[in-house]
Order: sequence, then structure tokens, then C-alpha cells
Amino acid sequence: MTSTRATLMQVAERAGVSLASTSRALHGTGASKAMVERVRAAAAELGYSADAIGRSLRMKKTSQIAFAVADIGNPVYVEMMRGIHEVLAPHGYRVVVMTTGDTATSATELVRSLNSGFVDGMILIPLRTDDRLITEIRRAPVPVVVIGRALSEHGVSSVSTDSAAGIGQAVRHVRSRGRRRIGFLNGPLDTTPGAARQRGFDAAVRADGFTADRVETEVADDFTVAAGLAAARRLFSRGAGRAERLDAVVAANDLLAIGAIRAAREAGLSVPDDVAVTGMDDTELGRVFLPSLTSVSLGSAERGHAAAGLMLGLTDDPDQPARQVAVGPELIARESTADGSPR
Amino acid sequence: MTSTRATLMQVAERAGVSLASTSRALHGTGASKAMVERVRAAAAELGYSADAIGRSLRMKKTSQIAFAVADIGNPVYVEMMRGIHEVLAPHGYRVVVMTTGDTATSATELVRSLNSGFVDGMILIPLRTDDRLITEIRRAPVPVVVIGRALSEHGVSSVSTDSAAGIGQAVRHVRSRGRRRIGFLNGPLDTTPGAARQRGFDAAVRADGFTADRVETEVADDFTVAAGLAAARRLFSRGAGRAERLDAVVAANDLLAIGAIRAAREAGLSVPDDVAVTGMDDTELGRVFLPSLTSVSLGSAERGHAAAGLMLGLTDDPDQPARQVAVGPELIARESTADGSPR
DNA sequence: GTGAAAGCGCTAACAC
DNA sequence: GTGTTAGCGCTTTCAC
Repeated sequence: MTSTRATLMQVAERAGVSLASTSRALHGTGASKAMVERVRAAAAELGYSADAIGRSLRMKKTSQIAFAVADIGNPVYVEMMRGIHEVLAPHGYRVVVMTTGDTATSATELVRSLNSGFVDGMILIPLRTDDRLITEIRRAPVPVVVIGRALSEHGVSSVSTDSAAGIGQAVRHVRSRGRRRIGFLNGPLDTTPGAARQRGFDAAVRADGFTADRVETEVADDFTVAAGLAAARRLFSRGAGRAERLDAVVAANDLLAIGAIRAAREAGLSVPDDVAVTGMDDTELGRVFLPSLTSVSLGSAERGHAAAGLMLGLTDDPDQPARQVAVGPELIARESTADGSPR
Repeated sequence: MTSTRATLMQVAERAGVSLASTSRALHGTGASKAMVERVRAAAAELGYSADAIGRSLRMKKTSQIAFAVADIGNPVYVEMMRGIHEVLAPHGYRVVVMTTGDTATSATELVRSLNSGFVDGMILIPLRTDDRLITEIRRAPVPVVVIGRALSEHGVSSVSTDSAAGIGQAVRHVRSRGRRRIGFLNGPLDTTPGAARQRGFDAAVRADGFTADRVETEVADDFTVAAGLAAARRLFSRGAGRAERLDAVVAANDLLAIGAIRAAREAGLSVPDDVAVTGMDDTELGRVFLPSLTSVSLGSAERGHAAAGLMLGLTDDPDQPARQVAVGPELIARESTADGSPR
């Protein structure tokens, strides 16, 4: 707070050598041993540390990568960030967090803000992906890697996961547990995940030969526990008059699944005995819940790793063709779908 | 990716005016209306956007604040970050995430890295606070605000919370629910929170006139569910031979509390009927858990807000005296300590 | 009100 | 191997 930072110039003067030699000595490229020693000593005495901004301006490299999401509070994003950070930090990159949520900032605006050149790249998780966003990404001055939809056909590097197939895994899993009437608890359909998961559910029940009267779908306002609770209440009350009740709920993410478990509990139903529940994302929350939640892992940390890997490739060569990585979904069976004879 | 960014110089040439006028026109300070219009048009045609690095170098201001924690995966830190981000973003600050966890980086090193001048300040949550760290903070070239211990006596601005008093609230709460034999499930004692919470527990049971045979303490290896489960198993098995079993567990955070509930379940004990459980931090996890967790809120988001507020003050005037904000703990009663007659 | 020029801190040609 | 110098993009005196 009090001390002011030393500049390279001051180190040079103290060492009694030129600016260039000082810079070289500190980087260890093409300087005599004596020079290196002399400069090092001067630098140490002054507590010198190279200025990141000066260097950035000269090198045209900020050593920063932006991570842009709708809401950083979402545990899935947190895990991705952790994965991204793990890969990027050893390469000397800092991670700058940006959100679309707190202000009225859209993903497109976030991408446009790259024009101010404060980062060397951006890893973006858009809730919705439209043409305007893709156009903006393609004309961005630095590489952008998208986590979400597969976008390499549009010339955008991306990390995707087949959440539709993941929902299929969940449907088959509860089927294999002997469940016959399945409720699907989805989030908003106009979001990328919501749309994909709906497709996955529809395809899975069709493939499994479900008749329409054995399937219910309910859409929550948001991918949250509260919204899931409200929607699951509707789901359970809808089937209340029927002969056969729902004996399984496949939820589009873990938070909705927790909402469903609470709603089941309210309705006097036991999980998993009366109704099996599956989530998606394999969050810590689901893992430690009671009953622990069967969930389809979409490899959050893995996707973070992959996105960061793509980014490293792109910062090396920004003109390389767009690449795409797919991370497979994997169902992890836990207590919420444990075997037992449903009434 | 393909397009290259326009510079102020190019805008100036296109507008046919000087560099200085261009800069002024774009900032709206002391330029004629005609000039402003002319420059604006040229800038728009070129899609100009001011370079953040060039400006930073000139202004000696990066518009970035670092948020440094041990492990960004911790939900409490995530909520703080959200709070920090909410306050800082409207002021044009970006948040850079740093962790001590992923490499062998210590908090002291993180503070020392401020010498490279890539941020205008740092909000730090150290696990341990020793003299070396305080010294490093005081000689840092930019403001540092600490979330954790109250440090203004040492000339360091800080946001603290009285977690010791919070544990006291938890103890009195379970007492008021008629519980007589209390187990304290703490995390590592050589951490700032661990030490404070132990002090709080010891003081509370002493004040409440507990005799030593009515109190058990167990220390987990870490502030996690897994460590909490292991430690809680020890806690329950320790008292197994006694006449009176534990009828309450006060845990040092929500994750440990969840571990305790799992251990209770394993031991065939019902929560809250046989044993009441309290956590601390009031996390989403605890709120949605079944049974929902009684927890002492330490105002995570609020502390984030406060820290960001202090930071804004310090960036305005770095030499103002160190300030300190205390956020009071608040117990939020939920199902895990609901009334009922313990056996 | 506008322009010319200095300079923030750094690295990399380019000469010697 | 070392020194001199230009210049990354920007803002801001300083003259006019």
C-alpha cells in the first residue's frame, strides 16, 4: 500500500547497465553470467517484479482468459470453472469471471466486449445460442470456446455433451428398475439444455415403446429447486386421479430432482420405494443428499478441462480450424433409484 | 477471430483529425459537437473499441480486482464471489479469480504477486493468518481487503463475522430444544475458522453450565462432508457405551453437519428426533437438504458486498485508514432441530 | 477547440 | 554480449 513499485528502468540504473540488458538478464536469454548476476541482485534489492500491463501491451498478450456464464452461483458452472482454472493456471493464465446475469448483459454483448482486448480468449456458456451470437463469436478478435452445443460446423470450437442421450440413459435406468409410468421434469424449453433434454426424453420413451398415457411432462420455470418443487407438485397432482401413479421422475438436472423429492415427500410418497428420481449433472448436492441422488454426469469438470485445452490450442494458433470435443454422459446409480418393489 | 481491431490512430486518420481530438471526442470532454459527431462516425465505421491494456498502462488502473481463496469450489466462497461481483461490476471492475489450492501457492505468495500490477486490489480469504501474511499485505502496492479475522488493528481492512458467537447461538438453540448432551463437530483447529469456532463452543458450554461429561468434541480432517462423516462416526461410537447418548450435534459448517446426519442415519438414529444437528454458513445445500438444516448464517453474500464496498473506498483513496466491518451471525432454525421429544 | 508530443513499462529489432 | 531506439495504444499536458 505504501511502497511504490520499481520499474525496469530503475533496476537498470541501479545495476548500471542498459534497459535492454536488464530485460534480457531477467529473462535469461543471451546475457552473460556476470550480467545476469548483477541485474538479479539489483532487482532483488529493489523488490522488482515485472509490470503485467507494460508487458501485455508490448507482447500483445494479456495472459488472461474470460469465463462467461449466466450465473456464477450455479454449482455446475463452479465445477467447470474449477476444471478450467486447473488447466489454465499452470500455463500462466488468469481467469476473469464474467456473468450475463447481474446486469442486463447478454452473451452477445459479452462476446462483443472482447473488442477491448482485456483477455486472450473466452470460454462461454450461453443459455441460448442464436445466429447473432455465432456471428459475433466468429468475428471476435480472440478465440472463443463454447461449452454447450456442438458448433464446429459453424466454425466455432466447442465442447458438447449429449444430454439428450443422457436423459435416455436415465429413462432406461428407471425402466430396468421396473418403473412403468415416468414423469419428465424439465426446465425452460427455450434454453439449449431444456430443448435438448426434451428431445432426449421424447426419443427415449418412443424407442422404449411407451404409450402416451404412461408419460407425463412438466416444465419448470427455471432450473432451480424452488421451480422444480412447484412443477413437481403439478406433476404429482396431475396424475392423482389415475389408476396408476407415476413411479419414476426423470429430472433435467439435480436441482429439479431435489425439488421433485421434496414434492414426493409432501405427497406422502417415499423415494425410491414409491417413486424413483433421477437428476442430471452429478453435483455435490446430489451426491450428499439423502437419499443420494442417481444422476447423469455430464462431466462438468471434464468439460472445463476440455474447453481449456481447446483454448490453449487456439491461443497457440488462432487460425487453426474449429475443433469440437464431446464428453459422454454417464449415469451414476445411487439410492434415489434403488431396487425395491414399487407399490 | 479474423478481423483485427482498430486503433485510436486509425480512427483519427479516418476522421481526418488529430489523435488527441479523437480521444477527447470519444470521452466527450472538451470537444466541439461537430468533432464529436465526426469522430463517432469514424469509430462506428471501423468498429472501434478502446484497448483496455493501452488505457490501463496510461491510466495506471487495470479495472480489475482479484478474489483469492483456497478453493473456489467451496459454496461459501462462491456466494461471496457473487456478492463481490454484484457490487464491483456496476463500477466497471472485472473480477479475477485466484486460488491457493491448485498449485502449492500460499496466500502470502498470492499477495506478493500483486507486485506485477495486474489488478487494482485484492479481496482475500486466507485459511490461516500469520504475521508474515499481514506484513505482506501491508506492503502490497494495491489495497487488500481480508475476509475472515478482524484485522484493522494491524492496519488491514477486513470483514469479519463472529463465528464463535454463532456457535454459541447454535448451542443455546439446541439447549432450548431440550437437548442435554452436545457433540461438537469441528474442522481443523489450525485454521482461522476452526480455532474461532472451538473458542465459541468452549465458551458457550461453560456459560451454559455444562459439565464435561455432557460434551464431546471431535475434529474432522477437513471442512467436507466426507471428513465430517468420518469424524461423526467417531463421535457417535465414542458415546455408544454411555448411559446417555448425544442428543445434539453442533457442526462447524454445513458440510460437516451433512456428514453428521449421514453418520446418525447409519447409526440408526433419527434426525431430529434422536439427535438434533446444526450447521453453519446457511448454504443452499443445507436449505434444500432433507431434513432441511438448521444453520448459523454468517452472511456470505453480505460479507462479499461489504468487502467489495471497502475495496471501492480504498481504490478511491488508498491511504485512508483501515476500516473494518462486522457481519453478525444469525441462526436460522429448520427441520434438523425441530421440536420433538428426544428419546 | 484543436494539434503536437511526451510518456506509462516493457520487449525486440537493430547496430556495434 | 551489450547498448540505443522504436513502438505497443492510450491519455494528457502544453502550445496555439
